[in-house]
Amino acid sequence: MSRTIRDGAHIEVARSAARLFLEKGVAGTSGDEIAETAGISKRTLWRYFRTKESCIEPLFARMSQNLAAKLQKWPLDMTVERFLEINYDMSKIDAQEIEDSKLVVHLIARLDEEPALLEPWFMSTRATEDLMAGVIATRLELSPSDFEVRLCAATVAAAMRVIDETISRAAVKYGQVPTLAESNDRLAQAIRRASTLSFCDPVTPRGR
Amino acid sequence: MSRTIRDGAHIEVARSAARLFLEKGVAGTSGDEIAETAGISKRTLWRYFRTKESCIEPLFARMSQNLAAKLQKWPLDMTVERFLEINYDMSKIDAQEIEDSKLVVHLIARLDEEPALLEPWFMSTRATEDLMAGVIATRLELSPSDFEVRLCAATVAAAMRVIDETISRAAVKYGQVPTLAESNDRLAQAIRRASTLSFCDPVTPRGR
DNA sequence: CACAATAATGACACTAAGTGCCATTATCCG
DNA sequence: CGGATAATGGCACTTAGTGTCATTATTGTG
Repeated sequence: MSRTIRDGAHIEVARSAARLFLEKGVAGTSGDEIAETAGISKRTLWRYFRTKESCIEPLFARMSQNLAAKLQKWPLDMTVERFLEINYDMSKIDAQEIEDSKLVVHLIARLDEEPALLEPWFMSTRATEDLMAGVIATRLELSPSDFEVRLCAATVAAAMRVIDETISRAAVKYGQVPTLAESNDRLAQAIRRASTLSFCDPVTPRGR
Repeated sequence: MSRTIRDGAHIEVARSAARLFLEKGVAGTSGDEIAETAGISKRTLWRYFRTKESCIEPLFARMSQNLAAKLQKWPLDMTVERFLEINYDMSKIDAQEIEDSKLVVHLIARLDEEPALLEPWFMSTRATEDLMAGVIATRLELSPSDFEVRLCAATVAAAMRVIDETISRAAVKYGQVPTLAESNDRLAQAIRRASTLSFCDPVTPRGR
């Protein structure tokens, strides 16, 4: 593993860190421990990550990237509701991904008791915001740095965050695991209501 | 200064920290330096704040608190636009507060080059979110922990954050300082468009 | 005013997070 | 194979942050 194949190594470490954080708390987990559990040296750990907390970021990032991969295929002539419906059904095939999702859900559910997890979570929301800016810009033929686009991306990302937090907490703390259809509904509805620009409905390329 | 009068001490330290961060960068500023500049011992500094970065939080908190103080006086039968209009005009009298605002604006404008400032800034947004949840809950006679209220608070807080970032950056980096009326307009408009519940218009107490 | 109770601070030693530096090892490409 | 380069590990070192205890300031009460 070297040259450029380091990408896989990072998320491995993130899984170790997440399990340790969930089991013993962030404060109760040392950097040395994370390194040891992940099978790398201390020095390499600190080359991979700037802080102990940021070790779990690749897990959040993976969720963002999954979302991004899907959203890039969102046809211009389709509503959010329909898009989420047909997309979330078929895609979850990878066992590893399910395992990662579980870790993420548990991490999010602990945000209250573990304020140290807030920073990586907010960083992830920020990434989602950038991502949504790209999607919105594409659909409406605007620039991703346009003020209106940024505003809309921020409100939508915030709504998605609240949905994630609500569902994760309900699942972990009260055992209320929603069906895929229910989650999709909630997410789509929240996104639609949160948007300050109408990118959720079919858009017609204005050019040519 | 003791017993419970510590509140003033914290923001004094925050001002010192902010100036140092702006002058030499976060990485270039040590905890010892902050303590020395603020005239307190290292040990007391770490009792006041958990991390170096969080030293500036009281400055952000002060802005939130100002806003809170105003919003609590928002009459039920008034629109946001009108409320912001009559409120932001008269209130800015304190010289210290103006000085603090300047520091905050400069800090926000540096978010791109100083990612270490993101955490306290996000924490502040989180505080604003809680604050708005309270305001919205009051106006609509709902619980601040109600899902719909949380969602709306999150989108509104996100919009306010984008406005703050946009205005601060424009002011510091491009010298575009808007008038109070312009800022108010932008803020009110963003809040209104971001809200998923209609708390911006006059609400009628439903009881009795 | 004096005195007890308690909160705030400082001094100092200590743990752990994170970096700099250099030697070693793995990988890629010709 | 062999040289260039990227990744890693080991170790010393800096600095962020904590635990402990003695000292000082503050408040309330008789």
